[in-house]
Amino acid sequence: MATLKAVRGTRDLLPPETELWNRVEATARAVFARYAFGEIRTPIFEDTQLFARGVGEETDIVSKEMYTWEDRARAASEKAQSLTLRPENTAGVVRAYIEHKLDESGMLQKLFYIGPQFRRERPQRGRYRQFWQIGAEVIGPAWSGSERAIRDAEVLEMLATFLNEVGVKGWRLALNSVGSATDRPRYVAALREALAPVKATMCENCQRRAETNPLRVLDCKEPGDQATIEALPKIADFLDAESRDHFEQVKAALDTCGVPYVIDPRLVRGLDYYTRTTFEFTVPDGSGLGTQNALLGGGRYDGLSEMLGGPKAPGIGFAIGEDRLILTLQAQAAEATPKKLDAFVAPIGAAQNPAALQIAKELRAAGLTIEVGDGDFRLRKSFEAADKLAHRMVMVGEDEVASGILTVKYFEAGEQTKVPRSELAEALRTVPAK
RNA sequence: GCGGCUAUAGUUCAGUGGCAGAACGCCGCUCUGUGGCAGCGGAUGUCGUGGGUUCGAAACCCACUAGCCGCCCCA
Repeated sequence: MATLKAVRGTRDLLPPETELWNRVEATARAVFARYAFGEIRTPIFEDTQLFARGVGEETDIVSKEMYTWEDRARAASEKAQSLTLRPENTAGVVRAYIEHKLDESGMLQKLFYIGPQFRRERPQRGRYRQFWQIGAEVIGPAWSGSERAIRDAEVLEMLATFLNEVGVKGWRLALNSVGSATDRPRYVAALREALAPVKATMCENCQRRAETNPLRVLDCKEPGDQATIEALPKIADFLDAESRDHFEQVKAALDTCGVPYVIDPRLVRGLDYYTRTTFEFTVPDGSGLGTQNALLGGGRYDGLSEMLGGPKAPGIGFAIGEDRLILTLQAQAAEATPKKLDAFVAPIGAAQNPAALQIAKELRAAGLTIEVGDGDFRLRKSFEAADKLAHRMVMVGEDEVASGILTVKYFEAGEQTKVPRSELAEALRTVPAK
């Protein structure tokens, strides 16, 4: 019989790698908490309409990458419904915001999430069909200050702090403003017009993009097209006074807080709901991501709530590609030394197994990480296993059990001492000098 | 979704048509109250899956599956 395997684009995360995942998530929780964010958990699947309206019917995500199925009615009282595994989490958070009338609190909502997302793309390193995002949203009624530039700057400063604390080296923040909901179409129209006479000279991709999605032309990496692209209209010239002012305030706050950034007038993002500030954090080549070098992205979505039938609720958010962050940390880590246990408890003779288990229980209760051997093992085998797993080994033989004085071997120091059982936990906490 | 490269032991890989290999790791013994070293021995396996060519296929051909690289797009 054919063996079953994890389906394409999905994967198992195993120890010791999961330890890194936990560290990343713990760091995110700790940092976000300092900025007064609370956790939200939304469903893994939602009504398909949520993504069609929120993310945008015309985006690649919605038009060809979603896992959608018809959840048929199973009773007369039940209606058939099109459901979709979430391809991103912002739409779900905004849906929950509307559904639970969080705007009526009058307070700014600061929500973060950690969870899997699903897109049916061709898998590649750093790109999976089930992938994890760590994200956050700041959203609220206008009077809560949700559309103020200080919120944008706070989010960006928090991300810089998070990346530094989690240990990402060499990150780069690219920043742009795509303007208000009316600025953007005006710019796209101007772009189309400017492209019409020159597109014939451009690469095949650009000729197609000039028709389907002119903003994407700005992303082109074809060397021969760069001069043409430089000459195209700039989004900055199409911002209304408020958007321009908003962007200036964001930049000023970042300057004051010492968060480095690069203005990238060509940074356009694929989700339809973005307005004003958009950003992306990337890592340098050689960080383990290849061309998938965008670690996280985000932006402001001042009209999203209304698009979903909710009240006016401006907001800004981001999503970190956790899989990519992990790959980056692994590639950048000089050498990941596997973490060792505090001690290995080695019974000598199977008769000592119960006593060894009891000692392990006491030590674990004292907060130590402990593995227990088996008295059937020859002592040599216990030593080998212990040295591989732990810093120290506690020998539990007949003599030790009788006297209550245990023999402890410290592998790094190569020393061996006798320790009364009552002082054992304390002795294992201290690392002897080499 | 498109183009390309790849798939052999737990891992990294060698093997260009004639007995399935190396290193590391693993297991055993020397050695049942003192490890790391050493010596000796052992197992590594559907050569990704299915078909084809051939006296003979891990190798050549086709299809499929999966991973990777690039594109598209995005985190």
